[in-house]
Amino acid sequence: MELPTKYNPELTEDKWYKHWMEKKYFHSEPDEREPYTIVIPPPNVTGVLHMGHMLNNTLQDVLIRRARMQGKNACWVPGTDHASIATEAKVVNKLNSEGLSKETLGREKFLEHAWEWTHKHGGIILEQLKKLGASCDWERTAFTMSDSLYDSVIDVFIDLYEKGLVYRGVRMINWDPTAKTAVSDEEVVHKELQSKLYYLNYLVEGEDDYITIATTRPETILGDTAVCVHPNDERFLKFHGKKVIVPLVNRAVPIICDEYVDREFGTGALKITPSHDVHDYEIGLKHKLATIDIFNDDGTMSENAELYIGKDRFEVREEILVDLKRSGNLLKVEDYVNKVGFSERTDAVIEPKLSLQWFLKMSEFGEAALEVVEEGNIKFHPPMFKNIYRHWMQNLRDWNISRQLWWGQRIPVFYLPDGEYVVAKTKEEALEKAKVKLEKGDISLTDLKQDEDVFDTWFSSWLWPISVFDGIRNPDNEDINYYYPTNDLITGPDIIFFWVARMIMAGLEYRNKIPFKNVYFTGIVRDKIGRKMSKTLGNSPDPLDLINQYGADGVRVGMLLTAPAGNDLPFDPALCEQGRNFSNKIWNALRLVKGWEVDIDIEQSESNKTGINWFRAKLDETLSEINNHFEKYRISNALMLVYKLIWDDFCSWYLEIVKPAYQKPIDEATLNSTISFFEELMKVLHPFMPFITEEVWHMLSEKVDDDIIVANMPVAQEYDKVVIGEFVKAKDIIVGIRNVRKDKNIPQKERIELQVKKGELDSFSMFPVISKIGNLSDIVFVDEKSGSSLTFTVGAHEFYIPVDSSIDIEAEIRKLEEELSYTDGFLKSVMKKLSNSRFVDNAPAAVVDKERQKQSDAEARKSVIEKQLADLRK
RNA sequence: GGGUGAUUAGCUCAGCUGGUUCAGAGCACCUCGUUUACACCGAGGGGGCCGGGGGUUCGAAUCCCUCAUCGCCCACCA
Repeated sequence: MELPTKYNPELTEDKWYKHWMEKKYFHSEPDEREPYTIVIPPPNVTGVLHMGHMLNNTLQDVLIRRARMQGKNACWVPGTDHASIATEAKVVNKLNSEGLSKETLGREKFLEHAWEWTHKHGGIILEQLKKLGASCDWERTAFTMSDSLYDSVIDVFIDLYEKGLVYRGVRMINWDPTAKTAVSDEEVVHKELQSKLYYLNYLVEGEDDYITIATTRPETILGDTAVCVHPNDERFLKFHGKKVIVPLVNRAVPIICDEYVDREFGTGALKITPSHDVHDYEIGLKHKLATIDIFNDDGTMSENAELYIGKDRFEVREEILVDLKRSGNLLKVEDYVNKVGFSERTDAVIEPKLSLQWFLKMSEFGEAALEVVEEGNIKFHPPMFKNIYRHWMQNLRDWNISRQLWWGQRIPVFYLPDGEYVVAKTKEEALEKAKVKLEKGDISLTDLKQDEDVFDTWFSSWLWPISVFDGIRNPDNEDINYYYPTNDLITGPDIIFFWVARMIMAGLEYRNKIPFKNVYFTGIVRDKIGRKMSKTLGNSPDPLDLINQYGADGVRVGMLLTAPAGNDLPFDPALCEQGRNFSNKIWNALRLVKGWEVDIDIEQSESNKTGINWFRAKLDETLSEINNHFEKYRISNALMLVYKLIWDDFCSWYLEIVKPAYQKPIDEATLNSTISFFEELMKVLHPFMPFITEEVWHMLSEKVDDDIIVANMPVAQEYDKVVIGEFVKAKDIIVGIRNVRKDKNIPQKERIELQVKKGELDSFSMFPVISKIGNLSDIVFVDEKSGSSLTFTVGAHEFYIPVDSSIDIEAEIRKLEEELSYTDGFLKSVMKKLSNSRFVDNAPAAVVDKERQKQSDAEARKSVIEKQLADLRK
């Protein structure tokens, strides 16, 4: 059978993925084995795969496949998030483009469209994950809006309400005028902006005097209900108790005093707009000021503003400046840098706004959720994220969980005609509760009106590790008892508060157990020049294109190679190229081995035996190092070890040792060992590169249908450390031989003789290997160098290679002199240390001994070189 | 403004409790090579006063202080 010279992923990837699915390798049911569970961070249902997902899911797949091969009952639960605000925005856009609107359609119809959209675009991302090789248990695919998960959210809200942990109230919240909904504090991103500070004159009522205030938002003066100064500010003492006239609207508002005001900033006088500023709101409450909400939900001016009604707030900022200037109230304008909150989802400038919303009391959750992380029951990788987590946990603010949207779990609160409300799972239940509440019970279903709002998306995702196993509604079911707590969570640090922290809270509240044992925070995937990859910048490569180009295995390797936990990953397609090249290297090793003919009559050579002994030890050594890396979640280091084990140790050394001469057969024992090494390597690599390893593993030897590569992961055994040390020396000797060949232009084909000076190497086991790789005609032990030969030294040991051609004595001398001066310098530094009595007295004995050993080695080497030099100079 | 992490080869990073894993890895680069698995390859090779400055120590990339630059998180001085 002739194999192509290049590995072609297209011919294998879909084939094996289909095979895995048919064999149900990824499906898990509870059994007597140890479970190993990961729940996927659910991507937005209508999202498409981006590089961040690639990184994230590759890591999860590596962990889950490794656990599966280690004999654990591995279960990776996939699914999607309904992404309330993001999806609703998309559906609204689509409707608008068709000349429809949310309002005209009404809730029912709108939801039909939303579901239609979800069914049409939903789940694409999960199909894309299959291309990557993700070994999710697809039979368990979950969705936050499925009946079961929807119900779980409702149940949890009702429960929290009954525990007194949720409340409804008017608070200053973050309003997104584009999405026309409240958003939580975490959904606001602050950006630094170059803006202006405007100084405005307010006429003092009944006087010919002004108070000047400074503001960045002149349009909000229409909502001013006071001007505030510091009580001790002498400049304003004369105005205490008086009123000022708000420009343009000519409203008289009081001058109040509060120590909140910073006398140094601006003019020392602060305009107060209680409806549109958090601090102003608090001052307003304290001084019992009126509130005037001057904005509509879409950010245009409301009737309350009196002027510019219906115009957008930013348009009004321009206009009002013109008007203020005309009226003589605009004193001056300064450049000013400040931070402005933007909506994470829509990028609209957030409008602080007083609004009636539902809140979850967070203070009840913080302590326990912090403790499990502080005590290490949940470990963060890298641990630095503990600090960030702690800070947030210690400064918890109540969570605004209601959204003025339709796509999501509708809040199960029913309002009675008198404004009272009941919380109930269904309208029918609500009616019963309402009857009790009203005592007489003179009320019917039609009198009840359900809350129009839905829950924050994160109010459903915080239950994810529980709700995917239906552990909210059926807290004692087999799945949840078996799979929960999950093992590892792989996610980005950007959602540590949104999601990670809240899952921990929900886990403790509803299972009384942590939701996962480890959290691995990935880095953020950036482009080559360090920018975050984003759709708007267009700097994100399409993952599927990359897979087509380099193969899924190649892309996985590319993602993993330079992605230590928590570090940003500057993505460069060259990394995928490296992954693809690695695939090809493996493929060609397969071609080599497949091409060998066996002759059962051949004895196994000494060099083969030695090579096999060495590689067995090297493999076990590496396996134990890989374990070590996995324990510390150093996935990229683990991969690098496998990479080097295969490329360098197996291909460059082992295969070269056992490779038979051209068109010569190989002995049976060596072939068997080689195939079994190769198969073992494929298993070790399988979690990282599932497709090619499966393909190669199957081609290496006859497999019956039930043989699967996932059957077991090689376990590190005790290994022979001596043989590993000897091989290192053998490599040095081979490099010495190669250098001589190169210097003297002796082709690799030409066999040469190696003379070894008698002494410490008399029982060295590696000579057969050296002979094979060095293509030596003979190895002879000699007492002295004789005739025309070149010398090289390894450590303090001399080797001679007889050559026909004349030797460039001068060049040899120069080389030796360089070596001598290096050795000499090294020796001097060691001597210096050893002659320092404070070093000898204070340093541990082992360290001093090591230095003495260095000294004697260097002295031996020095004398060898000196002797060679003397010989040459004769 | 408050925290927090970094700064080691051209790039991305290792370097655990101070002393042979002490200056490393991968990629990139340079030279040579079309040798019968692989040019998506092989064999060699160059390259860093471990951000600057102090200190502790017999000994510092590693501990302490300080400065500089960068990053991240939190915080709405209008």
